[in-house]
Amino acid sequence: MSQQHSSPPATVTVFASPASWIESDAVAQCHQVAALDGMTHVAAMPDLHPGKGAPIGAAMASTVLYPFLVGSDIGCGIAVFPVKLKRAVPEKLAARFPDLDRALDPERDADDPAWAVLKGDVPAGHVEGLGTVGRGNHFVELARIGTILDAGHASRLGLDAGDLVLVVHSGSRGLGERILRAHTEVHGAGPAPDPAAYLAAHDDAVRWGSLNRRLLAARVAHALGFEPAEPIVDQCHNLVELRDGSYLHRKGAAPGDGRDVLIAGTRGTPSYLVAAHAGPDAGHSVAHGAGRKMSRSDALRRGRAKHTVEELRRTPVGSLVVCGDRQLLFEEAPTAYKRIEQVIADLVDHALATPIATTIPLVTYKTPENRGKRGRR
DNA sequence: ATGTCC
Repeated sequence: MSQQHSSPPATVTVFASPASWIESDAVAQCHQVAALDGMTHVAAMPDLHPGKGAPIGAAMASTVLYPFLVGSDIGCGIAVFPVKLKRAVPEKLAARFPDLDRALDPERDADDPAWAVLKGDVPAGHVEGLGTVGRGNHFVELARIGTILDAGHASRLGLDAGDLVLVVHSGSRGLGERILRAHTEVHGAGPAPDPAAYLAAHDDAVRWGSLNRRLLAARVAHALGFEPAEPIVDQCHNLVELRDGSYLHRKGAAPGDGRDVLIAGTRGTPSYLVAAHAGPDAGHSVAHGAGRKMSRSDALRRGRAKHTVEELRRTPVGSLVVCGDRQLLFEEAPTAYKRIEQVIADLVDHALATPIATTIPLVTYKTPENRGKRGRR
């Protein structure tokens, strides 16, 4: 690929210890991005892994806006909601999760109580797929607060050890995909010629993603019998923001400037709620999760030899995984991801974040049971 | 990641 450079290559900083496994392909992708016209800095998080064209787990600053650096799931993020339930028996609750592959239809489902979280209009008027979780690494998880690591901060968030929370990881479904495709069809991996126009569509997708997480939480709340509530945290890890006169693209990197972030572990290990305090070298960002250690195809191949479906559905922490798609179950096996403890340790060592508490999965919902990967409806 | 390529 030939490229005219009007600026020197950007700096690349990887925020990971030598003990952390970072795929060389992913670092190479960071340097490819750094060589793009206008790039000023690339900050790679400890959960860095190769993506399609651009690395996942990075904050990338540039004088020009590159839509492909955000990717198709614009607005994807993780929200945490408080849950008040008297008893939480995983087997019973797993059976009560609603079908989150089935979209909420404004007309057919007009009287669904989940709509109460909708204030105003649906962003971009995009009602397709509303209230659905999606696939890949997305999930809705009922979890218990495990270890409190910062008592003062946890208390300010209203959290005690043993409390229940709902963790929702989902994005903008077809809307973000449509926005990137509209750009790519004309400009490929080139910059947005009209950044304001892209940003207007992008901002709709970010709002849509956040609304979707609230709708998902409300659907689950009504099905499981607890009161829907405002999220304790809700951070989007695929977005671009105008900051200090340049475009800060985040792809699998959460805003880390004075905000609380849930950094997802895996479907079978704890996650970490952290107070993020990342500076400009880190692209004002922190990691968004454990990060893949294996490609999906490797995870499927190696997982089939290593795991039974039963041990992936009942995890080492005693949680249940609701996932009628066996292939997805293997692709998302905890062993396909890096150790979340190492990711968190790297953030702490680089003074990017301070852990507040862990969340321990009870029930992780991926996709309905008793349905093939090509489920109908 | 995705109403994606059957």
